[in-house]
Amino acid sequence: MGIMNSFKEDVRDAVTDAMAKIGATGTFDIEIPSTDAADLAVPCFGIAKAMRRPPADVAKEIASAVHLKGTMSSVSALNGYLNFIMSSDALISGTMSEILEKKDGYGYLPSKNKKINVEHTSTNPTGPIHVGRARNPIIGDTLARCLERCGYDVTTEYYVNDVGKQVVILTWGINNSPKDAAEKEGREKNDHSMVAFYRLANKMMESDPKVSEEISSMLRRFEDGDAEVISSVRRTTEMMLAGLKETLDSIGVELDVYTWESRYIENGDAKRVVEDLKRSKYAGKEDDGAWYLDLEEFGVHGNNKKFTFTRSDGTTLYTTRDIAYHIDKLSKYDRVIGVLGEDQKLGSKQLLCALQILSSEKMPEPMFYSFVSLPEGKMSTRKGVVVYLDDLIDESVEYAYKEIKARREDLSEEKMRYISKIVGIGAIRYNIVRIQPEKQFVFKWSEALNFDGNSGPFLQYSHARACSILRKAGSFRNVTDPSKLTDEYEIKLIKSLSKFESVMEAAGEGRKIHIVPAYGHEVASAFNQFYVNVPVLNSGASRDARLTLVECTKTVLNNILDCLGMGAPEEM
RNA sequence: GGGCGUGUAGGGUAGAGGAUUAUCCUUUCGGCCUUCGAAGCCGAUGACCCGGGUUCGAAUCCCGGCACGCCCGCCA
Repeated sequence: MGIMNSFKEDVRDAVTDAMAKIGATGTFDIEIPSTDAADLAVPCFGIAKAMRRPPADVAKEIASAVHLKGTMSSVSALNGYLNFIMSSDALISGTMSEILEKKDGYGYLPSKNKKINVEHTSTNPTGPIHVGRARNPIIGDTLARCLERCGYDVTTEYYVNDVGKQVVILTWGINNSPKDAAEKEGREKNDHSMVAFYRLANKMMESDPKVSEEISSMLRRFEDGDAEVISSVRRTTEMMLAGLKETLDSIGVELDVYTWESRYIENGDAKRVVEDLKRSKYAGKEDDGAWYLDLEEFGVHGNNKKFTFTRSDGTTLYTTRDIAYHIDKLSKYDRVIGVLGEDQKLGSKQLLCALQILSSEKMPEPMFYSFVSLPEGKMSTRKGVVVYLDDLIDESVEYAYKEIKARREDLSEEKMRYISKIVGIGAIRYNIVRIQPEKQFVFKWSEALNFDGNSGPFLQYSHARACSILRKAGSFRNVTDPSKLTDEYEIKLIKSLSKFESVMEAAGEGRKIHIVPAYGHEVASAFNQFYVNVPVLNSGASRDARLTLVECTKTVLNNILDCLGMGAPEEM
């Protein structure tokens, strides 16, 4: 257990004992206060209410009854709060020895022996990933990394929509348009070169009824299980996916499992879902044969309450297959999380209702994000109002290269290219996770390429500075003696380092991953302040202890960057 | 029309009942490279959408507005 958790437990025990001693009733929370007056605080307002006495008096009385123990150094009552200060021995020695001992593993919670599935990205394989949806892989991957540190056995998954009109149109376009008919996109990658055929096919379908009929017939053959059409569609989807994977790979996102939607048609799961749903009391049938669920009782009203799950000809719909997909996932994992665009909210609600009707004992946990838009409005590939993720990556890496080249003449070209990739991609990932997923996000180049202040490169820079000191120091003894680390900047830094575990827990369990970059900024900022105010290499008797603190900071920054899927270069 | 979400300094953002002072970044203005990397540090200016209510106490909860985003297909 982390030192902060030990401290928290000591506080909980001490307050519980003190309350028993004075006959106080009620419950209390322990919080990290916003002021510097304490390391942990217990607001006494709830207790005061239960006892019908003024909070300030209650706090004073409890404070005087508290028996200090273990990690605690002092307690005081102020404005109705109990303020606990951690003993410097526990804080300094405890935190630093834990970091030195666990290294990369610092901040990992014990294994929960639970399997959790995080589905993310799952974009339609009909074109390149654009910035509008770029939050999905970055949020999903970061959440997965946080959950791993929370002790879960995490599997990430991409649900490939290889069924339906979109992929059939794409396939028709690839197979039927002359190779040079489509306008060049300027990029050789599959997803970019193929999207031109997708656009072309869409255009031809609109203007030429013959094309439209051909595509419709292809779609019918696909749904009838025509092996040739199915394998043709599968081929195009796979080619497209290869391009998407390349993009994901370049931002450090790798998924464990790719599940194909067509699988649930082939194995009959979707049909079974239809049969089960038909038997439910919520099921109804239209005159022409289409089936639906009436979700009025589930709090879904108006036009939305009718949830259609078969076509009039009895074939399944995307949503039907989605139910089968989720039943399958829920059978394999203890928890199932899906990172979804906000346009999926209603669909997700309907999915949950359907699962409830089928008496599923577990439920998927959706996590929604708002789309990224451009200053000129919503992104649209068709209108050309779009920024592709691949282009953003190139720009950001190129910008990082210029920045490095401007300040480091000593590095080789190869090394500069290597570092600029890490820095450029780090800037993108950081810039996206730093904002609460449900907030609207307007993409601006000036913010995406901001390498100062609250940015990814800021953390990487601090890490590189720490590495630089350690490089110059050579070998030294690890010292965690509190009497050697008494400067206010040292204490502030150590306090920040000690919070890592609780931040991981809040980020993973509470699914609030945006607190991770904020925490990283706090640590980096505390380190930079320490750096300019406290000499390390020429500090005589404090040298070893300070170097040890630098080493601990480097480890924590490295772990935070890892959680964010960002690289931690030793120099930049 | 209905549903869900979001409104915090010039721009962005944290806080989701409590501590005479609402976090952090950016912009603007001013300072710091003659010791470990200035992608840094220090200082100044500047904000809780509007109106009611609940509470000892509201940026936070409730009601009513307003603005923005997304959805309301036998599409995926």
